[in-house]
Amino acid sequence: MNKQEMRRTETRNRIIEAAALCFAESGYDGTAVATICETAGVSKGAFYHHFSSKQQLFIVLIDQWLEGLDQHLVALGDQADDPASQLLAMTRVIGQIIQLPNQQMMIYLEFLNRAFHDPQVLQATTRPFHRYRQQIANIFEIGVADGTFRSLNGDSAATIVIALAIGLLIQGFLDPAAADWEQVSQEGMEILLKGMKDKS
Amino acid sequence: MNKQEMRRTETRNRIIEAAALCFAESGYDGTAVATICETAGVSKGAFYHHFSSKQQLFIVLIDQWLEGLDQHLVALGDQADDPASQLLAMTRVIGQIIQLPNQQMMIYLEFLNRAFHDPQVLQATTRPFHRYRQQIANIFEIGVADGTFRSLNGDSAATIVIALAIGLLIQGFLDPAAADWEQVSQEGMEILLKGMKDKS
DNA sequence: TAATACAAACTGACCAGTCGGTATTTTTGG
DNA sequence: CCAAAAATACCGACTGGTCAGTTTGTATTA
Repeated sequence: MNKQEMRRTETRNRIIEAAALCFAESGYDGTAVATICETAGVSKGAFYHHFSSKQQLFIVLIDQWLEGLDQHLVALGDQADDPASQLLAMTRVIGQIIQLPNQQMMIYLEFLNRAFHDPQVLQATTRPFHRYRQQIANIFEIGVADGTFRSLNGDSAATIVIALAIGLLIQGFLDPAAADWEQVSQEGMEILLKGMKDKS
Repeated sequence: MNKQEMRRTETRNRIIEAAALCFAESGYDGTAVATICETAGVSKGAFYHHFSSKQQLFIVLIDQWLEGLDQHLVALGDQADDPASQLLAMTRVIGQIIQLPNQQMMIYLEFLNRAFHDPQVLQATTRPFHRYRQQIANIFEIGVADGTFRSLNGDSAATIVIALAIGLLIQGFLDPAAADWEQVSQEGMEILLKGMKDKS
């Protein structure tokens, strides 16, 4: 990596980091490209040298964020091996995320909202989303096979678990003080698992 | 109601309806006041005669929407009286809402997103939200008292049920064709109820 | 010398909200 | 009952400002 490439990647990263900050704080529409540039300590020329548009930068951000989440989940999956523990471990992460005044999560909500109005963002957001669901569905299918869970459709079960997670995230952001979110998410997951176990 | 009042309310309603349409289609930021006026067949002067700002109109819309939901839920609560049936009835509504290509729901997602960036909208959105949660919490407490459910905290249980609903709504909008949402939401609620019943 | 990385002034489009004016309805006082 | 005054409902051109993206120029590196 020569001098030029080093400078290049450094500037690029500075812009990306600044953008993450700004979008998390003010949302996509509320953030001006000029503001991102100021935050990054860079000119507009630099911005459009590295990214073709505001939207493209946003999508780069989505990809990056989702890749990070991906690695996090894979790491979690490797730690425990019985299905129920895996799911509970994932849930613990959700609870922690809500608790922290985490700018990371704010960004994801921004992704979601943009997705509803912008087909390209929708694609970028949903593609990996399906992968996660598939992953969770697999955990359930293993659980059904080994008798941990009663017979149920893996996809449906995964969808329901994810729904719980998303719903808790959103409520947690609407009102961070309304509950002990780590505990509520743990409790919710336990209830779900109990409801999925064999026989009543 | 004299002539003037009639004209007044008619124009006002035309603006509100047009706004609901525009916001649902293009989002808050994506909708120009001028566009709302054109859609309503009304001038900008009329708009600012009836509403002090774009934001205020938005909040009026929220209030109206939430009042409608309120009545809907109350009506449901009156139909059945055992706790489990009440909750299942509510869930059925969620499933139906996702199914319809419903512009109404799009608006609610817009409310949510704005709430994250605008304190006034946050207030308008969360106040009635707490009421619903309280209502659902009551259902749970009745269920705990009469032995339908095992001992659990009504607030937590309500939060978890709402989380499921919100999460399903969002997934449903991200990908309407990914599942039979009415069935999945029904299934999810049944699993939750099963997990909350007395003993396993 | 050529290409790359960046600076910053600039452009054109858009947009929330204002303002001076008009049309219609209601009120008032003779 | 009716004219004049007052109030209300509405019109649409206009303003001040913002912002995404462009362009022209410069410094550094290959």
